[in-house]
Amino acid sequence: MPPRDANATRARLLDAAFAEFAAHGIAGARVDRIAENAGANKRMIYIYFGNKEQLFDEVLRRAVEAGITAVPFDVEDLPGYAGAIFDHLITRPDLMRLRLWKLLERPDADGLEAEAFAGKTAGVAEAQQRGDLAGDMLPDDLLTMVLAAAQAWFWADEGGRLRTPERLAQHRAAVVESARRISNPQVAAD
Amino acid sequence: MPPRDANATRARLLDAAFAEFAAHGIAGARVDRIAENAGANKRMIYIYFGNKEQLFDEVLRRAVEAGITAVPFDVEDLPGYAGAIFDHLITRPDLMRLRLWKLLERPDADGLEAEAFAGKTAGVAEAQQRGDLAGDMLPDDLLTMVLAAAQAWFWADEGGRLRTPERLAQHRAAVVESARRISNPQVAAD
DNA sequence: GCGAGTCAACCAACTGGATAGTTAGTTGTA
DNA sequence: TACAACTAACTATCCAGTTGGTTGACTCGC
Repeated sequence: MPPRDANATRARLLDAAFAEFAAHGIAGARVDRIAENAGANKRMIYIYFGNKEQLFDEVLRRAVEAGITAVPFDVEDLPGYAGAIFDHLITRPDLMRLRLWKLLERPDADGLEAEAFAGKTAGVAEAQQRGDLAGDMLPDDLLTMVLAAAQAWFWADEGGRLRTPERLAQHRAAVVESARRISNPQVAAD
Repeated sequence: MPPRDANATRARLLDAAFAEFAAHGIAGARVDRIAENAGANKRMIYIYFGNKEQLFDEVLRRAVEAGITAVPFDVEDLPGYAGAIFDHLITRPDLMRLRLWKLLERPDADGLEAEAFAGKTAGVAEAQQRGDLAGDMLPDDLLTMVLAAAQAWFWADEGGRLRTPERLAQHRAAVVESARRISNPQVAAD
C-alpha cells in the first residue's frame, strides 16, 4: 500500500464501497464508513467518483462485468450454464445482494446486464430453430426461467437451509435438472 | 374519515407505510412522509407501532398474511398454483418489492412465510410418494423451483418487457409450462 | 340533562445525533 | 516549483424519536 498512489486508492475505495453497498444498499450505505474501511479520505470519493450514487453505479458496473466474464454463456448446455451461475453466485452472495439493491433502488439506470441478456436470447433463438432447445417458449422466457432456477436459492434460503455441503449439492442438482427439463426439446415436443 | 378514530388512523398509517416501504425500503423510508400521507401525526406511529422497524414488520406481516390467503396452495396442480402466484404478484409489484426489502434489510426477522413454506413442502412430499409429482428432487427444492418460475419476471422485467397483454400472456404460459415440466412425474421417470 | 373528571386521541415544536458534500488547506514527488 | 494526492475540519440539512402539551368523547354523581 504505497502512499500517494491514485490507482491503488481508487481500487481500495471501490472494494470498500462494494462491501458497504452489498451490505446496506444505497440509502443505507455510509460514505464515511466506505472511506474509513478503504483507509482513504472521504474527499477522494467525490474526486474520483462524483457522489455516492455514481460510486454505486461504478461498483455495480464492475461487478456485473466481472460476473459476465466469469461465467461464459453456453447455449448448447443450458443446464451446465445454470449450474455454473449457481456456483458463482452461491460463493459470492454479495453479488446477488448488489444486483437486488440495484433492482430496488436504481431500477432506471440500466447497465450492461440487459445488453448481455439480449445477446444470449439471440443464441437461444438460433438453437431453438435448430431443434436443440424447446421451441414452445419465446427465447426471452426460456432464458428467464433457466436463470430463475439458478438463482432460486436466494429467495428460499432465508432460514439458512443449504448450509451443509450435502444439501448444497442436492439443490445444485435440482437447479441443473430443472434447467434441463425446461429447455429440453423432447419434453416440449409431446 | 371521522376524527379521533384510533382504528381508522392505525389503518391509514399502515397503508401509507406500505406504500412508503415498498417504494423506498426501511433505510430509505421517511417517517414524516408516512405520517403526512396518512393524514396523521408522526407521534401516532410511535404510540401504535413502537418505531420505524416495528412498523415495517407489521406492514410486512399483514402483506404476507393477505398474500397467503389470496393464493391458496394446491399440491395437485402446481402449474396452476404457479400461474396464480404470477397473476397475484404481477398485479401487485409492491408486494414483491416489500418482500425483497425484507430479504435485504431484515433477513433475520423471519415471519410466517417460512412457516407457510414448511407446510407446503409436507404436502409436496406426500404427493411425491403417491407418484403425483416428480420424486427425484427434495420437496424443498421442487417447490423452490416452481416458485422461482412464478417470480422470474421480476428479475427479467427490468427493461419493462411484459408491457403488452400479449407478452404478459406468453410469459404466464411459460411460467405454467415450466412448473409443469419441473414437477411432472412422467419426465422425471425416464 | 348537566357539570366535573377522566382518558384516549391527537399534535406542533423541538432535540441531538447523523450524514452527504465542501472548503481551505498540507504533503509528497517529479 | 508545480502539481497531483491527500486531509482535517466544517457546514447545512435531514431525520428518528421526544416533549409537553391540547382537544374531543364518554361517564357518573346528582
